[in-house]
Amino acid sequence: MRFAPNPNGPPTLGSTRGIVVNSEYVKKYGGRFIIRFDDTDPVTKRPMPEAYDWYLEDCKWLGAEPDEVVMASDRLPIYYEYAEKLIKAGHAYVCTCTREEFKKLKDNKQACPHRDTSPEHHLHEWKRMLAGDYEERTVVLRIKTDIKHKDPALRDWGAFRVVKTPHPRPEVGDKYVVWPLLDFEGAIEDHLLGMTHIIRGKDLMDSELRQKYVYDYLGWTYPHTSHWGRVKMHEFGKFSTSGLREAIEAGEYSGWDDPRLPTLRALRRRGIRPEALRKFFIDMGVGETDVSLSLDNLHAENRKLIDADANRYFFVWDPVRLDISGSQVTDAKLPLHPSVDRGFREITVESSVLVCSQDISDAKPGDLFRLKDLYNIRITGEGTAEFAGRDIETMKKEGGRIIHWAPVDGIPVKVLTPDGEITGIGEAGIATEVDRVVQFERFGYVRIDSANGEVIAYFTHR
RNA sequence: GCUCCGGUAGUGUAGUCCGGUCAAUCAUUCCGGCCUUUCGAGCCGAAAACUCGGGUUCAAAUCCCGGCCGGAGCACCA
Repeated sequence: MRFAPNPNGPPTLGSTRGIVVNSEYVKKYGGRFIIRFDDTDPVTKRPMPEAYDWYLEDCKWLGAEPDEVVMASDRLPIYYEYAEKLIKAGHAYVCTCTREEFKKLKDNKQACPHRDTSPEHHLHEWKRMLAGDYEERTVVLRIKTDIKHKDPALRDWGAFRVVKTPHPRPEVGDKYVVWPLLDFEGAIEDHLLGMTHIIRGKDLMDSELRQKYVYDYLGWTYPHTSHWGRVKMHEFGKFSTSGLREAIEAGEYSGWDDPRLPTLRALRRRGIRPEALRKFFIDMGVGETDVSLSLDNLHAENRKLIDADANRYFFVWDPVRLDISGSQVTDAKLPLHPSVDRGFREITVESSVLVCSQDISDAKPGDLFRLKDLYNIRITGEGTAEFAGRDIETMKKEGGRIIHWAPVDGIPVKVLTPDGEITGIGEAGIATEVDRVVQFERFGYVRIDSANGEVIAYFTHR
């Protein structure tokens, strides 16, 4: 099995399906999992040098360490060798039609003037291509199929073109001016890498039909293939790697791990576990139907994984101060988890706390509240309240609400969510949880990203 | 325009290859109830589907034909 990305950006939720499904088959049935970088386009989908490592990192994170890593851009001489073989056998030809001319002929099932000249001539032209005698967009090496094939997608397809822009990898640079197209490069590689099975998106369905011509010419057997449909997430619109890149460069996003983005780096920073992603995509299966689903499913899986390990803390957004009369200094002892024994956190409360303004905005004097794990209070006026006992049962009888709170000397917290930033005050203990996922009670799960004076948290999900 | 795929509850998914065991699986969402000093979880319950029309057959989600709907390919992108 293989996963064959073009590293022109970091892995996204879309790439994850390829990584998870292919690696899962290997885990289940044995075999080898190969990552092949299809980085054969130095211009239109120009690879990012950093992204190669990003893919490897993210694969490792997802529990999909490859048995082998291959870069197509290292292997151009191999592709040239097979091209030459095909030219000599009369299965490929150098075509100097313009794109428009060729399309017109092809659509009318007509061969172009170059198709039927001798292999010797094409071999000569091919050498000239390699030597750089041709400019970009003036020439292409085509594989002969059946120019009268009823499916226009299969008629004599392009295998190599001239690209004079250097490749972004310094090891490659301007070494080559003739680059293979995906169908050719993939065809050769899948055979050479010993691929027995291919699972990929159904946009590549016709590739199989095109590549089979090459396999037939070379006497190879095509791997078993299956294809999955398109995935659309309700939460993310249409996104392309190049589109994201532009938006990031324009400053619309803070970077490739902006919490609004569907990149793996962003999901990881938000505290999504790799196991949740694996389960999510394995449960999705490999059907050919297009699916459109909500991140809720992923979040549900993630919640099951993180809940028992996530310590609870109070975070008060849009805080307002409440001065409480009649209370004594109290050392509150609060469990770090409601059902798992994870110990306690302690907060000393003198005579004021912070609460969310929305919790008391409608409160009238006389209304009873329970400050969770502390004591009861009764509202007496704007920003003031009085102590109303410690017994929760009496409060329950009266039907008061339980709200959370924060100490007045808590630390500032900023939560980055897909919908924007939320700021407030949290208890000091949060600062000890850097790089862990915790739950802000009555708010949701967050991953504590940093705590230098101010805590920066990335919202995970509710 | 030509060509290729697909269509099972709100959303995914199993079953389709090899027709009966399907009065259709599982998960999730929504809605009730229990439990709970947050949220969630847990437990109980409820609702919810074979795209349509023909055909073959004793028997069709399953096989065949047609319609409708959706997606993809027809690049000197991957």
